[in-house]
Amino acid sequence: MGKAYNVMAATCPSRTVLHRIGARWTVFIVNALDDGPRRFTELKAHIQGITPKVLTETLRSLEADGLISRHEYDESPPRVEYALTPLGRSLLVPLRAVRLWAEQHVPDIEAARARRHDHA
Amino acid sequence: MGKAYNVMAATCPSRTVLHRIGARWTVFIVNALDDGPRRFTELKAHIQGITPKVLTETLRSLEADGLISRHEYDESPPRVEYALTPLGRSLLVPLRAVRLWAEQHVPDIEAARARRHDHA
DNA sequence: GACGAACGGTATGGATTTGATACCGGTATC
DNA sequence: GATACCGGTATCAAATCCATACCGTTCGTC
Repeated sequence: MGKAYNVMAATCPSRTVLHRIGARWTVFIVNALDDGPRRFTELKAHIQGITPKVLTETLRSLEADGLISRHEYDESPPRVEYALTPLGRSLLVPLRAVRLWAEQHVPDIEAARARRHDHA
Repeated sequence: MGKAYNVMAATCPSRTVLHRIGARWTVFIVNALDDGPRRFTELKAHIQGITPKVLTETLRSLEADGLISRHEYDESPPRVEYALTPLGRSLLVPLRAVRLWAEQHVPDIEAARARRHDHA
């Protein structure tokens, strides 16, 4: 059971999978669901700066790929909750690491950018 | 030394860092440099489907952020090599995990998409 | 029962990114 | 001199993203 898929190949299905993961807001949404299910408005408030349109689109995509589930409670008023599926939770592991890396290496990157400015 | 940065905050510098990492081709390029330095044309051939324009742009961005280094050898004919910096190599760890996740979970995601088609 | 607010989104239209394709100057090689 | 390779640019079309406004339903308040 070797490497059946290779993201570097243009026609490999893993390529589309990786491009989906790499979509602008996927990392944010998956991380935002780390603590449990959230409602649409909660997500919008938590992930500052995301527009409702993009949030809807990204959620639909992630749902189509089986990474999150959308549960519409038949209450009054109706309530919609988004949660990670087991598959989504498995993706959370590497994506959480990416988020942590970003949060931890801000000074390094800002230093690199500053260095660049000096040369220019 | 708690969490000084939070990617969910719109104005947090880590936000721009994460968006840079999440750019369409960053994961591919960083992973492509896993085995050592590569030349421009090698990268273009290895990462199938990337256009030279986008490759140039992404390389410049990654260089500005201190993730890769560009070394121009003063030979004849001149040769240009791109390599991961120590910082870039530290990013490679989570990004390699993301790539592997994508390659390993293709069947799961294709199954989810197929299920979606049945319902539609 | 009119008024306003919250929820879960859509609609529209413009700005930004991405992509496809062609091209270019310099250096070998034939 | 003709051709090909390297490391890119230039140009323009297409896809994506973002800002802003709006909508129908439900609820609480008066």
